Amino acid sequence: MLQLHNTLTNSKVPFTPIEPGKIRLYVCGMTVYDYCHIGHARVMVSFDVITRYLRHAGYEVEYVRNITDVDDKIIKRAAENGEACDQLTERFIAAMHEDERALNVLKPDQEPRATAHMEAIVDMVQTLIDKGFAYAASNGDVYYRVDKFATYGQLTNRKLEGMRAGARVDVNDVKENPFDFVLWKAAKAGEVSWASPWGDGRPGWHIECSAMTKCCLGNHFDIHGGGPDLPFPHHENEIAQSEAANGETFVNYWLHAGAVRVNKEKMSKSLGNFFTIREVLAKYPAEIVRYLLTASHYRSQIDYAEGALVEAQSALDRLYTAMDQLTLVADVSLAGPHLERFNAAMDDDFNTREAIAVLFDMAREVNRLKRDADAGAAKLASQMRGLGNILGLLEMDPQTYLKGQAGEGDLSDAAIDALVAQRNEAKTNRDFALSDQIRDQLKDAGVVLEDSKEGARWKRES
RNA sequence: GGCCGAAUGGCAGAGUGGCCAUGCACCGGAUUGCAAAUCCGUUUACCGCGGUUCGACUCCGCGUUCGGCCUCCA
Repeated sequence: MLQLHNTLTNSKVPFTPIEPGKIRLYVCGMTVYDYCHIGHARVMVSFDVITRYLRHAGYEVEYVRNITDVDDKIIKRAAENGEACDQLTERFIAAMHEDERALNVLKPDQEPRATAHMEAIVDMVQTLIDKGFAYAASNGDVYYRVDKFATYGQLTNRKLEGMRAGARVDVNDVKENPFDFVLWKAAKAGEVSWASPWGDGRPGWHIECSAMTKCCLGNHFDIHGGGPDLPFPHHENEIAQSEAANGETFVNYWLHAGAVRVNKEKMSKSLGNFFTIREVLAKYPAEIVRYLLTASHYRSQIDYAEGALVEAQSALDRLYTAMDQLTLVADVSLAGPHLERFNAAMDDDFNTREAIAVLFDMAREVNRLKRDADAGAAKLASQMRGLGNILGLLEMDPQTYLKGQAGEGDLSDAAIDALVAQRNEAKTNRDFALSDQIRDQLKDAGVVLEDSKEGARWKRES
């Protein structure tokens, strides 16, 4: 029985799909004006794991993640660069796709772009005006009338009266209520714009998602996800827009990922502790980053620090070492007590940490079987890999993983093999002084040796 | 100020009303020419104060501390 934490009720609840066996899932994607950072990576990986697991559990999942490709920041950045908006966004969309592939994040089934849904957006704004939930202001903007939507604040348990006191919103005299938010922004001279009944302009951020969810998934769908900073106001506003315009329940379950901090501080550009995915991937193999993000529960806050990556690497090394030197079979049945534990963990609001603990228990068992030269080792290791694959992990060949990539200035595989051969000869001659000298030399070069009956193996340590 | 979440062993991080989390690190043993890897074993814990209970880290209340959101933000 799948249970998940619903932000709407702020509790863990049993999951029931609208249509048996099918799940329609929408996740708020990126605004593409810069490279994705480690916080984006968390959302990508979290919902990738969730989607993979739901499919493993037998659901047919329609996964939609949008791209916001028109927005103030994009316009500003493009102007600074002296390039066209679409040129800028194409560049960063391509970069985002590269980052995703590196992190082994599967492509969403649909990746709608705001600029490709202008008609739907304008239609929805018009509907909201027609129904009295929106109004065109004197400056050409169109605003949502929050006072008209009785349950505004339901997702984050806020009341408009309570918020007025410490409001940090712009005082803007064209709005009826300071919390009214913009649906359509009148264009300033020279900005990209689209024609509308209220004049040339562009959509507000919130309406894009309401329009795209409607296009891709319909008025009412199962799960809506996003990052930790989206419940208010973004998702609150989506609910207000979609339910007012469509006249029916918008979403059954709201899932939100936890925040990523950096060295115990909030990640922000002003603190200069902002890490892009590509910066991290330049220093660490992508699977280690994915492991780090998967080894914590998706809702928990995590701290990104160098030490955490080093530890993630040690942990992942252990799993790959267990699989090493075995002939793994691809089509092994996963059925058994480990799968049951794994599924039970994942059914409990996607408890990946507990699921990974199952993998480590399997690794210990595999190592025992290997020690006893038991033929069951390969089968169990294959099952372990199969479970890891459900999380998008353990997809590499163990030797390829352990040997790693030669970085700049590192010894090549061939050079290492030559030294290892030289050492083997020294060992055979019981020339341990030379043998140890070569081993030390390799260690200094970041290569660790492991002797075994079958000969010496090596791996790179970053 | 409002809403929400968290406080677990050296670190990271799950979980449960009474019994092993798991990983990293540490210590002892096995194995090894010595290592590495691996196995076996030991040690270290549940923020404070009340309450419920035969029994609470686990439930309830209060307090303290920390964090997220309340403005664009994953």
